[in-house]
Amino acid sequence: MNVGIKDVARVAAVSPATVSRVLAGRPVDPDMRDRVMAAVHETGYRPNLAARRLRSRHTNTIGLIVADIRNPFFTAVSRTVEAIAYDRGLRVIFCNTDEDAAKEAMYLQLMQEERVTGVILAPTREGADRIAHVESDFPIVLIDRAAPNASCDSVVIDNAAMAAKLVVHLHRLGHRRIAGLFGTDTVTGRERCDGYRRAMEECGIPGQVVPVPHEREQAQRVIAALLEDASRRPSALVVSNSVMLQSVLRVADALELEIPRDLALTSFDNEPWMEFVGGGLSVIEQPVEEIGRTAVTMLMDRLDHADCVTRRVVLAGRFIARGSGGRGVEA
Amino acid sequence: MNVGIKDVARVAAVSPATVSRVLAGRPVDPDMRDRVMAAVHETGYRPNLAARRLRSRHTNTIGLIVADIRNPFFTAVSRTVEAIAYDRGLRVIFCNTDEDAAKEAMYLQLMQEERVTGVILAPTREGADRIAHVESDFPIVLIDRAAPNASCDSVVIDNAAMAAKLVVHLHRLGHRRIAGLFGTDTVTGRERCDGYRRAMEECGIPGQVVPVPHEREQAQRVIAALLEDASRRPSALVVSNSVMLQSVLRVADALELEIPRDLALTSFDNEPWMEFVGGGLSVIEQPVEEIGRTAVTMLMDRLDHADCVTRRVVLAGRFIARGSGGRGVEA
DNA sequence: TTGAAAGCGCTAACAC
DNA sequence: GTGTTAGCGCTTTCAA
Repeated sequence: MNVGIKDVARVAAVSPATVSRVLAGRPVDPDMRDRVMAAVHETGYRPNLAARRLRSRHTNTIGLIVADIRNPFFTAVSRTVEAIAYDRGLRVIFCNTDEDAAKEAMYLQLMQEERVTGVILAPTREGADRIAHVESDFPIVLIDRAAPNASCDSVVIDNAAMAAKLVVHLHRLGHRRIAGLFGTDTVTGRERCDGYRRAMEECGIPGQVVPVPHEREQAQRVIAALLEDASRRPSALVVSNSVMLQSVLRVADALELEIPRDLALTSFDNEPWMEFVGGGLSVIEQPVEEIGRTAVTMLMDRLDHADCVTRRVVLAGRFIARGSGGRGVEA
Repeated sequence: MNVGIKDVARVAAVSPATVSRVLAGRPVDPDMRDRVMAAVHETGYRPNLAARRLRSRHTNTIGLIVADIRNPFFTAVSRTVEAIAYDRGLRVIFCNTDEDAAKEAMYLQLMQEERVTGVILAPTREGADRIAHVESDFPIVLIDRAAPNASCDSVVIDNAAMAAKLVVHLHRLGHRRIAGLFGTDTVTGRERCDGYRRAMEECGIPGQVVPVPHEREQAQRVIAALLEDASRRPSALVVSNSVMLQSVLRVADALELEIPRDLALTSFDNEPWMEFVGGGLSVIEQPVEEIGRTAVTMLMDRLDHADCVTRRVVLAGRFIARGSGGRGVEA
């Protein structure tokens, strides 16, 4: 069978406890330590993490649950979280809910069963609403999506203000028919929508909110309905993320609309390719690395200070103007 | 402390073994089963997976290790693998090596310590070379990148043939100065490079291979060096993946090159935005879902038939012609 | 410091 | 079918 700590102990002529101490880096007589290390190499011993976790009662593992692995925003945040976590000797259990609240609930339960130390979660809308009532054995840090009254720590960007920036930008360029496309199922979508609405009001022009479903084909149908009638077509769009933006582009292409002549596009997220469609798109870049870093830090803090008050960190997005509206960056 | 199986047993007035049997779905007297389920809900019992795995000696867990989480190809494959695995009641441990062979080795060791059932791996070049000599306790299925003589099962696409398709396409459009950009550190890059070379030879034109490093800034420097001198600039490029393509676009933009007039672009991978830059790019679309599905299936097969011969599944990519070269799809 | 012994929570083996 | 018992591999008392 597999080689265990007892086998190592026998080879090194020490007790299992001593082997355990060596492996944990606790103070042990140098000679013994050397003998143990030699025995470890000789036997090819690999610790059994299941046994270690069961006995020691801490897993050194955090859960990371995101809503859409295909959204580059989430993969960028995930990459940062993973890198930092491993630097700190933490394992990460990474899960993708595909905006499905049932899957999210299942994963949250899995985290309980894995006895994770904590969870970083980008919830679905339903999940974000429910999280207030959920009692879990581990702290949760919400990222990207968190109602202002959330009962968990959270790190978000100022979605409303950022959406307003896009509206103002388009308004300055002379656009008066500006539609806003936001996800039906996300807190983020709701917040961006609010910001869009207020900004439109302040500009004194009527808003047109279009709720867009997550599933791509459905999304494209909704967008096609918005754009196909030339007489009622908006002249510009505020789009809630890069995935949705690609659906818009596909529909616009099918309708043979030219960007930005027939339709000006602005979006959240900043992917490299956005520089190269329609002469460059103006966007809100999110500080993905800082979001990931902050989330891990907040989680660790929470583990140290379980009863500290709930914190909400709001980071600023970065407005990047491109294309005919002029290039430039504005904080 | 936490509620365990014994607590449930006491509440239900049965033995711990019976609770275990109910939870595992084994035959139990209906009355008892009901009592147990009631007790489970009453106590809020959640199984401890560490304990279960330790005792039962199977983890029902597979590892999925990819080389670049920011590459949409890998996220698409990962999404499929994860969805299928969960349907089959398997957990997935998802890891990102960032093309770092050391990180890859560390993760492979982690998989040992987690006692996973099997691993699906998109290796770095170094890792792919080394994998032949590695003895692991679990089967490994290589995806995307696998030397033809790999000692593991693998599922790949016919990279050489696909690269050749792109070359032939460009040649037909009249291009004679076609450079090939391929990753320095990947098996895939090497294979695509070979296909490119052979196709260039067959077309009777000299090839120009440009090895591109994974790190983005370095990549852009290499690409800038290739493109900045107008007199020596190729008229068309074969690019190895969508991440690299974005670096190309950025450099081309900085040099104020117009696509495809100053530079024609073709690439592997098919992301929606590729329809909208340079009037539409001709690309090789990879069957991402089928790759993921096949990988899981092969892994399960291997678990059932440990001593079966090594299998290599080669899937076909799909050539998609767009832009001035004419639209269309060809298998 | 080190070793002996107990036991983390669960399932498998065995007897009933 | 059900309960009793042992023990998965490890860490952590506790005593020496």
